[in-house]
Amino acid sequence: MKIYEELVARGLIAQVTNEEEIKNMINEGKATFYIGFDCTADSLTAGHFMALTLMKRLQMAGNKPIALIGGGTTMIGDPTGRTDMRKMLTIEDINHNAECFKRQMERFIDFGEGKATMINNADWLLNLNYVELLREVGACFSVNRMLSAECYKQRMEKGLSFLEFNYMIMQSYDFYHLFKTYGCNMQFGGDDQWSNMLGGTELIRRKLGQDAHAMTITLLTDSQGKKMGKTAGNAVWLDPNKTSPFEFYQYWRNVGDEDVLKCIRMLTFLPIEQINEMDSWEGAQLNRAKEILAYELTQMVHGTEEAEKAQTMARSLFTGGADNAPTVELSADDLVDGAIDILSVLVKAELVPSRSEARRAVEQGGVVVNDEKITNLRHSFTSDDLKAGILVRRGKKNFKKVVIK
RNA sequence: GGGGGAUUUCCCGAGCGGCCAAAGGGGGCAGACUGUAAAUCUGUUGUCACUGACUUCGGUGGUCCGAAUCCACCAUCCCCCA
Repeated sequence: MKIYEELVARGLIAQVTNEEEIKNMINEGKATFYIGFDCTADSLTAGHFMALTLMKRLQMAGNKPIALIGGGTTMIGDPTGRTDMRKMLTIEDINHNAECFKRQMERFIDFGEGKATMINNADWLLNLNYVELLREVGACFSVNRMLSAECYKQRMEKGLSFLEFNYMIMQSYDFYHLFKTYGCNMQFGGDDQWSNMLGGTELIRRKLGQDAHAMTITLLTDSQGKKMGKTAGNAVWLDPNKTSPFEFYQYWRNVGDEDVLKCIRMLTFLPIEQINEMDSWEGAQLNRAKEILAYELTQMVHGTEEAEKAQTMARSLFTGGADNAPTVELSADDLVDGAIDILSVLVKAELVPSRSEARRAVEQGGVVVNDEKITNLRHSFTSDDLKAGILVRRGKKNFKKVVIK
């Protein structure tokens, strides 16, 4: 199976400008393509991860990827899919974020000579001259056309600043620039980027009279149509300091039944045939599929060792003892008269953010210590209890081992 | 430049000068049921020394015994006209 057919089989392709040409180009490893990443935070997210896997798949098929860090475009802020304006980031923040992105990508994509390039659009966007740019590319865009683009439509009601309105032009200019200087003939991106990407192909056609291509990746959404890779509004980060490998593992371990296979197909590198076999799995058997998904992804992002650790920890926790629980050390100062009450323990172990929540958790029967439910708010532990170490759980999925130094 | 409207707790959104820590919904958390899923049901959702106290309703001052609610100024956003 060739790469294009594989991408189709995995359900990764959403829209393409010219299927035949793109198919031939990437199947023969002739594409030089780019994917842009705006650095709005100091870590990549699970959302970016899919773009990275795509980059890797195409690279393995002999195509040449360009990872474009959006140091320049981030100064503008993409209004796509947003109902309000983004917070403006300072140039220092952007540079810092760009550095973080770079480090994370290098772990994943081979940037060895001739294999892939990483560049930052700040290099050319920040020095553009306003009037020159207007004359050079501004003349090629029709405001009427732009306004009818899906990505702006949503904003027409709430308001759209001129700054953000220009985002499409900046992204189009990127493609134009990369086409000219790096021979980049294709752009990939999330499906929500479609109009921005078409802006680029059109600019290239108008300015240079040549064809460039664009292809979008299906957005990873769950069965309810919500974007995946978020928990309670927070992103699932690739940075282990922001989302621990265990949390990362748990996120995928807990995806809904309907979404497991889709995730495995789109995100992992398991052979298609193997995935197709799992298609017939149902009911509790899907739990096994979730474990595979979680393990595979954790391994790719955090390495085999961390993946093993996360898996062992998860298994032991949910099937009884939990020797691998994260440990919290208390010092003698934390004790009052040689003892410490349950509420303090919960707070100290960071299982809850405040004593009020600790109280609630206990009152609602959500706190278990060493397999024993704690119902007394004043329950306390002596230093002898703590010397042996106690396993404290809040709810089903949060647990810490607490010991005293 | 002129006129009008808005700003409430994580989000949306109600809020009569005292009965407002503030309706309702969403989300979150906990419990039941399960398969570490979904759906459903129940409870909960500012903080603390928790049957009480303290701090919140864009910001700063003011009126009043008492203000999220009234007044003044400031900030930000939206709409209409030019």
